[in-house]
Amino acid sequence: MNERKLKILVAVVEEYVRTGEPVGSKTIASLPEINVSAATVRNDMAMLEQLGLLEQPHTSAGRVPTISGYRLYIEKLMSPPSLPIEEQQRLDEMLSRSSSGITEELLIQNATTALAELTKCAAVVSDFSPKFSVISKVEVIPAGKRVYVVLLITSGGNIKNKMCRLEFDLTSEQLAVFSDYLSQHLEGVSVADLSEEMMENLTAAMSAYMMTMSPLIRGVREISRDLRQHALLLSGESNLFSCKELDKMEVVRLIERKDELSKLLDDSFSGIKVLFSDNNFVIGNSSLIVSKYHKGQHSVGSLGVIGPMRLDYAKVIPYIEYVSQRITDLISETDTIPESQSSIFEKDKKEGDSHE
Amino acid sequence: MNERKLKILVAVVEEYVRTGEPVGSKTIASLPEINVSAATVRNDMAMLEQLGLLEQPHTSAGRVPTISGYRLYIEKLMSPPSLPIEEQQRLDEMLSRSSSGITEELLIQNATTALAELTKCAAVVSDFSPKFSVISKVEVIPAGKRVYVVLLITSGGNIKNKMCRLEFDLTSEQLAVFSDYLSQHLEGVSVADLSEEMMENLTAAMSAYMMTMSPLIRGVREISRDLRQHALLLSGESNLFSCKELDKMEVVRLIERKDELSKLLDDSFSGIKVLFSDNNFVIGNSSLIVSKYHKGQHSVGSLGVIGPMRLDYAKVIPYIEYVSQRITDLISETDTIPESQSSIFEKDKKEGDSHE
DNA sequence: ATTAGCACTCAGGGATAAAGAGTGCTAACA
DNA sequence: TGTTAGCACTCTTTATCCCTGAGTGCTAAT
Repeated sequence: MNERKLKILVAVVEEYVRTGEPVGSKTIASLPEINVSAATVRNDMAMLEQLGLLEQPHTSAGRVPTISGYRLYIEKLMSPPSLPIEEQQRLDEMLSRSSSGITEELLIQNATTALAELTKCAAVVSDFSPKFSVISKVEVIPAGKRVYVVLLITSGGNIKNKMCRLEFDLTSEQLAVFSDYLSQHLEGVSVADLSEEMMENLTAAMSAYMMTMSPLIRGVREISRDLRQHALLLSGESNLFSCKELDKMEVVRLIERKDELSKLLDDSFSGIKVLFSDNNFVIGNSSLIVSKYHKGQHSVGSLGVIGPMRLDYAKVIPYIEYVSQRITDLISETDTIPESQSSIFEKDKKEGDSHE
Repeated sequence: MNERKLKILVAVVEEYVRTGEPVGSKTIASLPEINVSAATVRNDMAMLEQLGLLEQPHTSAGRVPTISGYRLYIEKLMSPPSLPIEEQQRLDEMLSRSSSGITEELLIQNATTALAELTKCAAVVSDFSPKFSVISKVEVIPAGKRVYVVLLITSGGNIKNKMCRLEFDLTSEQLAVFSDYLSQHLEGVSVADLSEEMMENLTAAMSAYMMTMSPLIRGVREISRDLRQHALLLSGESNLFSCKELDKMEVVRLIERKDELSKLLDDSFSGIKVLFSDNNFVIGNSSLIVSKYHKGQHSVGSLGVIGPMRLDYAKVIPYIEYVSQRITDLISETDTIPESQSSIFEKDKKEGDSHE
């Protein structure tokens, strides 16, 4: 496997990514970095085809990279990914964009839209960071006759609420008992540790007031379920429709069944992972590039991009790397202890200032 | 304009809706309700074409209804819409479906998904009912060091919250003052009456603590803005992709810019309104059918369906009429005074039981 | 007023042919 | 031995032609 052949592979990949047309020997030979004739290129390409790195859509067409071709290119050949500082700043600004203070939730959301916009692909984020945060506050608030709101706040800045309608009004004593129980038993507990068992205990503890309270308990149970299941955000889906190599129907299917993505995103892995449509992925001719982000030691989510297989990886991968790194930085400063949680905001403010 | 011609127009519309193919004179003549020969039908169809009610995609094809053709059919000719009781019950059940108690918000949401599912179109609801409800509760909840949550609950069951990060912690006195002020000045106020002026007053009243409190005040201001702007729900978008007569790109554009729908939906009108792509609407070959729903005297939202122009109006319109009527009934029972707000729930429960 | 008959029009679907792009192979060359 | 020029060959793409069938409009007869 010689030097020149690899150079030709790189040229084919990049040319194909650029034009979308199968690329022929003549085109390659005319590139400045290739100093041999078309015939030689042809010989080498035939070789690369035998190795399964290139293929021809039909006999008399140029070559197109195969999945293995892309893999080799991405892993070994392409110029090492890096993101120019201006782009970094632009991204920073997009990430921290928000009307009021930034929360983790908002951060994640900004990340999806930013990735989608910059890469012109669909961006996806699977966030299970709430699982790793701690319940910092539980409140039960009367909100009208026989109406109560259960409110639960986590250290990560998630706020969940549920309105519950009761058959009878609670006495202030009942309210206090319930409220206290929740505070004592839930506050400080990690969301990951919320268990059905705790809910059973709650039910048992309140058994005396069961008649009146069951909607409230159901509310708490639902909220805790909501918290434990991770959010899956998808954005920029429409970019996929402008992609002629992707099947529209398959794209629709993907959008309808986002949840199928979860499996792929939640796999444990490290660094950047690139999936192709070969065995794993839903849409033909597409690729999924994901990276985990972390909070302290834990990997708490993955984020990435779905696009056509014919994608400018050298450009897209740095974006993903940078965003995942940046999110890791930002949310890791927030300890899981609520006390220090304003640090995201402060960090963010400082950085924001320095950019202007 | 004779009787028979209208009958032929009806037949063309219904046949075209059924098959999607331009319909010819022979097909029409063979229908049991038409007792004349194909030649006669041809003459009549030529007439109808001159009147602008039918048109031919090309010279040697059958006829297709024009927009005016559809209009006439819908307004004057089609069999008067009505919904069989089983369907009514099915809809009732879909509307009241919820894990815990039903709120107006949930009701609206159920309405969109139900309409989308039953009509196999995209369903859209523009809800500005929050504007017509009353703020029933405002709370400021400490949620960690220098972190507070502003919580606002309306009589309609909307709950909004915002997390605010402060530069300093509030003293319990400051918290009490702020909290009391909000309760006294906002609770009982109709959302429609929330004004920038009130926010200015709030700012003025808190001027002593401005340094610390400004994020909180900003939070309140944002929440009140959120409440006043209506929600636009879209559901079943994917149904539009399966529609071969609609352009996928246009559908994508619609989904990306939902807000453009607002203008169309928020126009004041009464009864059922059917818009076609002629002058008003975004997508080619599509139609938008909407109806207002009310809360007491006020019209508080519109709901409807977006589908291909080739749509079984006689089937879809009754769904929309029924849903808008039903929603009107359900939310009108809820007075704008929080005291009586559980009535939706009770009504709902009763009805739910009687169906089973 | 209705109908049967007929000539006419036009989209859709092969079939065929020419054009163009790219290959593989062979033979010549450094 | 690696590289190159030349050439025949393959195969897609595009255009063209032709045929078929569906449906029409018109005319003349009922």
